[in-house]
Amino acid sequence: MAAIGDVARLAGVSKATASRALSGRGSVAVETRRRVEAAAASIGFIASPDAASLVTGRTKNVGVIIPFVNRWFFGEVLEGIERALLTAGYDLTLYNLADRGPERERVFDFFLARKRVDAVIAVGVDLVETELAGLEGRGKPVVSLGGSAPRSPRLAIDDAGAAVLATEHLLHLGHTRIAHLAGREADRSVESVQGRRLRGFRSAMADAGLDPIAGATVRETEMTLPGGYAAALQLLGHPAHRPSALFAASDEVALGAMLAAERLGIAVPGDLSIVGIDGHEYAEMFGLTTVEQYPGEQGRVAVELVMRLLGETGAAEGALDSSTPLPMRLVVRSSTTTAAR
Amino acid sequence: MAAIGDVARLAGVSKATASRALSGRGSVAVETRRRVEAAAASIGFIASPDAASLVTGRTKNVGVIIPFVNRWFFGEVLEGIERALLTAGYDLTLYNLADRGPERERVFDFFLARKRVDAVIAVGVDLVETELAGLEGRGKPVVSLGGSAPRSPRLAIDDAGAAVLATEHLLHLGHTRIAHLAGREADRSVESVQGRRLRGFRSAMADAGLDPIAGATVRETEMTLPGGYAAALQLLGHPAHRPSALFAASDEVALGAMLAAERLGIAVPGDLSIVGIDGHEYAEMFGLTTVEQYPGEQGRVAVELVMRLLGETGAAEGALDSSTPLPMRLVVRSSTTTAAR
DNA sequence: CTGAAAGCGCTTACAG
DNA sequence: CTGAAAGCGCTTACAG
Repeated sequence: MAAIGDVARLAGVSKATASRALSGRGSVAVETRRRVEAAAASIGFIASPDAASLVTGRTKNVGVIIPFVNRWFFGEVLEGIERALLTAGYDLTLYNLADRGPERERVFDFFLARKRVDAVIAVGVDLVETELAGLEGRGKPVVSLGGSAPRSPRLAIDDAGAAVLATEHLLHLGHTRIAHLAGREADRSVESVQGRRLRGFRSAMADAGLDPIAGATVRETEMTLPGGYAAALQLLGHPAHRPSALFAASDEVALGAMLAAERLGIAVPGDLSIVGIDGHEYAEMFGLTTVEQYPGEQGRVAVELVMRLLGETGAAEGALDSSTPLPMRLVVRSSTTTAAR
Repeated sequence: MAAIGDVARLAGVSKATASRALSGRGSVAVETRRRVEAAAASIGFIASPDAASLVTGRTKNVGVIIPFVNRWFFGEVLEGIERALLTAGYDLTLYNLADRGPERERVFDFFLARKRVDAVIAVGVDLVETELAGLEGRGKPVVSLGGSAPRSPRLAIDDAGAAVLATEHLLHLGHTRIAHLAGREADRSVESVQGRRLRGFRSAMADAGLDPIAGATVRETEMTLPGGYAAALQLLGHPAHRPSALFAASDEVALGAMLAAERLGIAVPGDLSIVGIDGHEYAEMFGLTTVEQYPGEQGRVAVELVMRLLGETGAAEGALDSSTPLPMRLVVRSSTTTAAR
């Protein structure tokens, strides 16, 4: 295995100089640098990251905690993070962690708290104080995307605002009987994504002078297509109380609801308007009106923020402000129309 | 930062003994071990993996190369791998790599070839000789799942067999005009998953005495739901040549085809039977007949194989044979029925 | 600009 | 069973 000593010998310099020449830190004569680089290339030298980490304390590795890989939003975020990290010369260590539990504890105590990652990006998970403390105690920056973590920068769209936007779209179309398919625990966990969206829905309804309890039905469901399908089947099954419009907490839920409507012979948008949130890759195909967000780009932004927290040179010094909500946009398609008179 | 020297001092032994007591390698008096463990626990000592790697050459880290994260099969495999690796005490470094190109080269040369991973699991990618050589040259085992790599163990279902199974299901139902929605390049890359499935389709048709050219249409498409939708729209659009049954190379393609049929007013299964491959999480909801496979479990098996190649004790010594195809199973639902007379 | 030396935090022969 | 010492492969003050 080629070591830096070999490079040094070949170039006729000391290991110290070879190291400086290769890393770019410290000053080296132009001619010397050239010789060292040539020597390194000739034997295919690649510095051992372990040895380097041992002395610098930096691993060039970022841990990503994510509850799902196979849901559209999360998959896109993960791909975005991966791409950006690779570009920055960092590795990505994946921790696919959902619920609290012994496994999650083990990851925090054993994997994350060791010196193997320089920073952590937590996607869609709510970190608790003790989890964060272990990381911070070792000087590892934590960036939260979509989830929450005390004291850490939080990157997210304005979820309540997105819900308001979606709901107002329906209101402007003249709908008054509007139902909301919310995520699980939306009512209980106020700070969660699903909680924020529920809150936005309620406030938009209230602002329109519509009673959010009597006039609107809220039903919680797994935020997946089958979840939306099942929930919508229940919700729409009873013709008497059927809403004229449906705001789904995510596009996957909305798509499931579209399929349920179809199964029940309810025309979309003729008999029922449906709007979601996400900008899912299937949304266009299904003609789903939605509030788009850009998870791949969000992943990239999270990496950019991490690089800045790590003091990486080359990290944009721009106005990346984690308190500014991420971009979103209402895209109107054929799943929503005016309320029947 | 607690170091092993602190543990040793606290326990009143040498660093060597502390190391032996903690790692379980070499013999240590029971009483000594207890003291060392207590000391370690009391200051929350966790050995630096960098320092350990530097001397042992082992990183306890496995690299996973995967072309997509957001397609059902790949996402499931990734989750399965992650879970198994975590259980084995290994980290997972993710490389989301699709096409050949400068980025892929960089990953192989720069990331993978360094000493940061002990082994590589390649999911659904075809590794070429030079890529493999770099890894093997450094003694890193490579396990291939779904894709291919010269000389490496290959884990996969019998893709041609799965296609035969699906096609014969349609044949037994009396269908003769059967079309196949194949993956891209299926005709060209014979060893690829889509190539094998196309081959299986053709051989089943030939065995049934059906001309695979005249009687059956093969159309290549992106293996996604929108891909299947668009391809099926084209295929089914022309009433004159409409097949009575469709074998889709994946469930996502099959689901797209179901939606296209519906859009065209073609009843499934009344006017058109559809069968896929995968066992996608939406298959049940859509009543899709499919040849199920079990990607999460496949990921676990890949990890098991890697552990064995790494000589991990505790790795099952069972009859894990990479030449035996992985399990699959035809699941008949409501998307297929007998051919109209 | 360059080199000799120390040191990052472990593990592993080698003695005893 | 235990300890002293060497060494894994780098980087970084410290001198010059």
